[in-house]
Amino acid sequence: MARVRSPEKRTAILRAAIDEIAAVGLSAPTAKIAERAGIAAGTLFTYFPTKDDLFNELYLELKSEAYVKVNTGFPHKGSLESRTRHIWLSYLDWSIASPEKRKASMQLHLSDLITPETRERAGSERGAVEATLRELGARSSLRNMPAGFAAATMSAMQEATMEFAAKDLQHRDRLLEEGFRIYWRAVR
Amino acid sequence: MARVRSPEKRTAILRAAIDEIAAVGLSAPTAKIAERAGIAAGTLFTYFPTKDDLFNELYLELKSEAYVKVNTGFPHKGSLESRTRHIWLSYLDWSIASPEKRKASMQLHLSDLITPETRERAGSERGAVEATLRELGARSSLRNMPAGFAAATMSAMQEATMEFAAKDLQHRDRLLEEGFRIYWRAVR
Amino acid sequence: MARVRSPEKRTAILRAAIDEIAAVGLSAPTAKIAERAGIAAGTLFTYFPTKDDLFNELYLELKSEAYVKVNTGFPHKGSLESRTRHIWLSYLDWSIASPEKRKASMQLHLSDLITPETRERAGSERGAVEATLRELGARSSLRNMPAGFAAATMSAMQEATMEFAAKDLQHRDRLLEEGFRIYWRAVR
Amino acid sequence: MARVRSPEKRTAILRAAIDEIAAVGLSAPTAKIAERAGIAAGTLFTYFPTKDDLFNELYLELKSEAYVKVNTGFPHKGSLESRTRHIWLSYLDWSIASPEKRKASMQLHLSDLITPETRERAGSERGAVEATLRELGARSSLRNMPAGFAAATMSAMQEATMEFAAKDLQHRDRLLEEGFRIYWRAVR
DNA sequence: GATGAATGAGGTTTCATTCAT
DNA sequence: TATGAATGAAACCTCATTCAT
Repeated sequence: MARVRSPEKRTAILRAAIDEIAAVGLSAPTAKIAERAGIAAGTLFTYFPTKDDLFNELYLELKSEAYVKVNTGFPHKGSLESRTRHIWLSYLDWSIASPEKRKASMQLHLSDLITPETRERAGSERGAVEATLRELGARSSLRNMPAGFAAATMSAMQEATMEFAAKDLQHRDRLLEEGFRIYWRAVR
Repeated sequence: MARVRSPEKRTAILRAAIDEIAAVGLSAPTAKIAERAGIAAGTLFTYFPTKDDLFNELYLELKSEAYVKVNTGFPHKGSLESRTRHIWLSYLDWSIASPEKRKASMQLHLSDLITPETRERAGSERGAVEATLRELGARSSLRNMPAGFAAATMSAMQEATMEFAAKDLQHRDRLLEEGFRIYWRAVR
Repeated sequence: MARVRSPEKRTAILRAAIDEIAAVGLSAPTAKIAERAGIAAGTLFTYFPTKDDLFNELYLELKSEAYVKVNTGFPHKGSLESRTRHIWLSYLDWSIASPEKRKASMQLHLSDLITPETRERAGSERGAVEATLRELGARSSLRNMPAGFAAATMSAMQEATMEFAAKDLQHRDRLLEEGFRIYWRAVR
Repeated sequence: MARVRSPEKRTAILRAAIDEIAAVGLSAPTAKIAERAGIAAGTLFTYFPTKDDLFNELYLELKSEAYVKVNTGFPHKGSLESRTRHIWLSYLDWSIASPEKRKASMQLHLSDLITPETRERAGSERGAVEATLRELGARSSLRNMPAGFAAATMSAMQEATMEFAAKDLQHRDRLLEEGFRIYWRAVR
């Protein structure tokens, strides 16, 4: 048997890509990413055939990780409010704890390196979140808004909240709670 | 007497930069921008010493233009709600009408080509908006949130609203109004 | 006015390409070609957008030059034999005098970098040669062979003759004459 | 007892190299050759220490195979003409039947990967052909030409003939016969 | 011996910027 | 000032070869 492709190396590349993207944006050179991952420049391409592939896979991983966090401990039997609060808090927990991941994720999200297929696949893992946000959109004050508006609004408000919570970690928890209160007032 | 730098050319470059950025992102080559502006590649650099300078100036212009729109017809004597509504609607009007400008502006906003100085200068033109949003932050449900939260929240919700309004121009006006209603319920 | 694209530089690049191809084959790096031409690596691409374009243009130039030589002093009124001899000798003169050009030309000819369009365009300049070889194919012992056989045969025999003449320049003229005699006996 | 290098694998590599060279030229990657041969990339190098070695050996094999074909059924007692005809026909049979081998062989022949040693060794297997062509060169119209001219001329004329026969397999036999007639008129 | 991951030099091309005209 | 050719530093990716398994 030959040397076997190591998941550690794959992970190291993804991790390095996150950090480089957070630091210098999507123009991060593959050579720098490889260097940060502790491998040779060429090796990167045995794990990801092109830079675009790397970035698309990274996007999937980041989205997937976020959804995993949100789905963990999800109160499936809870009220609409408590389920919505869970989404709000667990996602913000994750994104405040991993600012580089968040930055990278957002940059990727906005770029058009990320293909429609990747976006679709990323969305397909939403699980419980999907159902809750759909329910939220159907009832409540958003009744007359297009599908997806609840999700977009939450995302937008989370973005705003996060900005401030990340800057003032001491009051993190209070800001998150207040943020949710405001959001809930808007949509309930 | 030496020939003088023509404001038309400067404007043409900025306009071309907007379109190129909207089309291909910040990696838009200066040569393409120059071409679209109808000038030679080298000429661009007599108007802007570097690409970064061009992009920083462009960011300022875009922000400035948006603020001008918002300040136009501003109901200085109106109620807090009517002033807030004016900001909401006038900004969304502008950004839906100029999708390329909006795209370019957002890309620049997220990039770290834009220096802190530029960001500061861009903020300094907020005029009446500033006062209104500060008032909104001080009263109302945002009382306990940090300064700037009102502005950030509005911006976030506008982003979400815009996305949907731009996709469905027929119901544009209703979506903007509903969007404001939701926002107002959150913050009033 | 800006600096103007210099035909000298273009020629220098083509010349350098010939020499590099003769020396190391079609894998000759563009950087080496540029260096030999006395220009910066990037400059090559203002004269030829891609390496393939450079090689296609080079092929055309080489073919064209050869045909020019053959057409010069062509005895339009001469007998079939004297016209055929002119083609034979003038082409061999050129190719023995420019062994690098010949080598480069042959390598390009065999590669599939050269597009069918280029090949067609290269052929279209054959002028008087075309007519003479067609006449030769129609009369004579080649009557029953496919169109183009006369040209192919001459080319093949020239190749063989050249090899020896180039190795023994002292007897160059006699070899060329003898070579023609042999060819003529075959086809007349 | 150690595993032994398998002749099958060696043959498979050579076969794969032929096909790849015919398809994409001498720049054919060793990895592709290995893949086509059904072995791992690294294994190729236990059979041939370098790519150049592989190509040199391949050249020898191809030349050797051609000579074997020509030597098979060789009319040692026949007239000079019938022996020459045998060489002409049997070589053309082989090369028309194996166009990939022919292509590969020609590409290798022209490249300077093939060392003078290899070329010499390839020539040394000519056996009966050698003698016949030498005799042909000594007598006949080629008397005054350098040694090797008969062989070179035949080779050149075969190349030309082959081109046409390969394109028109229906008239293959007639073309080969006619081709020989023309060649014979030249040299007899 | 066989495997295929790892290596890193080297290839083509792009592009911000300079500078001769 | 305007032009666009010239520059050369990267950028991404390929590939012959090595070597751990």
